[in-house]
Amino acid sequence: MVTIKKEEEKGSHASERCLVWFRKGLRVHDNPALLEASKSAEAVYPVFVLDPSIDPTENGVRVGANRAQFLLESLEDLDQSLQGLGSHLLCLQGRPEDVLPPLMKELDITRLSFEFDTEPYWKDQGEKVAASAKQMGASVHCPTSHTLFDPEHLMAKCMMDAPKSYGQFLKLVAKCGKPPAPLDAPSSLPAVPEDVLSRRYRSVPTLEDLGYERPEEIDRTPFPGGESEGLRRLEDQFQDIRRIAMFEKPKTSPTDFVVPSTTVLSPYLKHGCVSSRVFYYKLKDAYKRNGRHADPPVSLLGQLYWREFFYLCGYAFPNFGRMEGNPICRQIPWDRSEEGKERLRKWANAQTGYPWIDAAMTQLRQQGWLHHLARHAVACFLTRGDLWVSWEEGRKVFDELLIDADWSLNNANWMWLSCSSFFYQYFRCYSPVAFGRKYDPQGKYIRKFLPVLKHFPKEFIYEPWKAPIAVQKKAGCIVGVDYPKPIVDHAEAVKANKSKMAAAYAKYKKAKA
DNA sequence: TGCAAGTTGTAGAT
DNA sequence: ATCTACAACTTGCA
Repeated sequence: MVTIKKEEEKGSHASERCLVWFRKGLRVHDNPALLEASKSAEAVYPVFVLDPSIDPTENGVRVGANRAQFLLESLEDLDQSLQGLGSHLLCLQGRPEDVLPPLMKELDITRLSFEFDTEPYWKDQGEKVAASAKQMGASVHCPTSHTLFDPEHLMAKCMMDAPKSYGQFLKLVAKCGKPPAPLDAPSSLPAVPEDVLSRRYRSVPTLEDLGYERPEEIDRTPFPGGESEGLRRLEDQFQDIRRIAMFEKPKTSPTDFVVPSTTVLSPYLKHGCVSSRVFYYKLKDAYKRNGRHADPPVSLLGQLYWREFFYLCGYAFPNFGRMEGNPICRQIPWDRSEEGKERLRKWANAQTGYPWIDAAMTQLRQQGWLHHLARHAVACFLTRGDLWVSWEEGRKVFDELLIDADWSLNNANWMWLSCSSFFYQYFRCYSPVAFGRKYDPQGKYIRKFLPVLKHFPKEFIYEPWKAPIAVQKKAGCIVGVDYPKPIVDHAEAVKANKSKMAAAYAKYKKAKA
């Protein structure tokens, strides 16, 4: 009987029954997968599949509560927007490759529409789901809309290997013209039929539903997820056209925490709450209106191109998420011993005894966000600078905690900071004392994130172990009791690690000669 | 083959 | 604030 009904429908309607599968791209604006469905289909089913581990990308870490919360808020907002257009978000739980094929059968889907993803895990997953759709006779539409350009288009313009430096990448981009113009949101969507809605609609789960404890106020990110919030933030940032146009990344400060000195659009770009193409065209417009503007690599457009560059690298180079088998990553004998693991644990838990490092790691855990230069400082410290722990381990911790954790960018930046790829001046090390002090001589940032140290005078706040015992007593914090002693002697560690880097690099020189 | 440049170092001198 | 030494990497281009 069901079969007969299907035949009747197929006979009477030429149009499609389309499942729009959301992964990143959690927005209704500039969403080609959604827009196309809205134009051609008699039925549109917007679906998100919440994997139990939220981000099961290769390292299998369960993501932190802030990151999970950001995703759930984005889904909530997406559901609201879809309802505003007359539809609903069907939020399922499980693995997409398990959950979607039966759903597509149940809904008699003729077309599957989803955003293309460049990252290996999601690319494979997309291919699996697309294959099952095709097997049941449905067509598949898989547009690129997360990055400015289609990575295949970029590769075709390369004429050889993918670029390994930013300069080369800029040359490549110069050959590509402008990215596709952003699309409007659909004006309306067909309603999800009542029977499907009653069978399949659940409101987006809460953190507690997923087995998380809701973080205390202090551990909750101040950046809420969602397209509405992302677009609001974008508009807000563009109020000051001059600042946007003249933005130079190295001139921003890692210790500004009341109002961050950068835009904090990264979590919204990562989840696709804000389209990178919308950002691109707004930047171009701001540059035009202001007359003068900064340029890549330091400008805001330059930041967007860094993202694009690293996404292309993650797409083009195999095993981009690890050291072994990664053709652009130097093989460095990091300390993988139990002692190294203990140092990693102390780093991740803000127990290194270097206040600037521990304050940054605390901000990361509490807010799920860090200024780029603070990321540099802690990454250099963990790897080639002080602790000699593999960048892969640091990457995992960032993956767990950052609300903007972005596979391609995260791997690329960790390789950069550990001098494993892209950047090779290993003798330039960030000081865990001097670098923070340069931006914040009073130590306000440390006082904010490490309140145990807040009564230390500014002379000692970056190096509390140097304070005379009387000063420690007066500050109410004894180093070694209330706050750890330094995990390593920075001067010694840096010296030893630089020669280890020299030795690791020497092998490449020999290989080349 | 040689030289300049590379998104964002530090410490110390001027 | 701007300079230089530090000890010296790689990539890209002439």
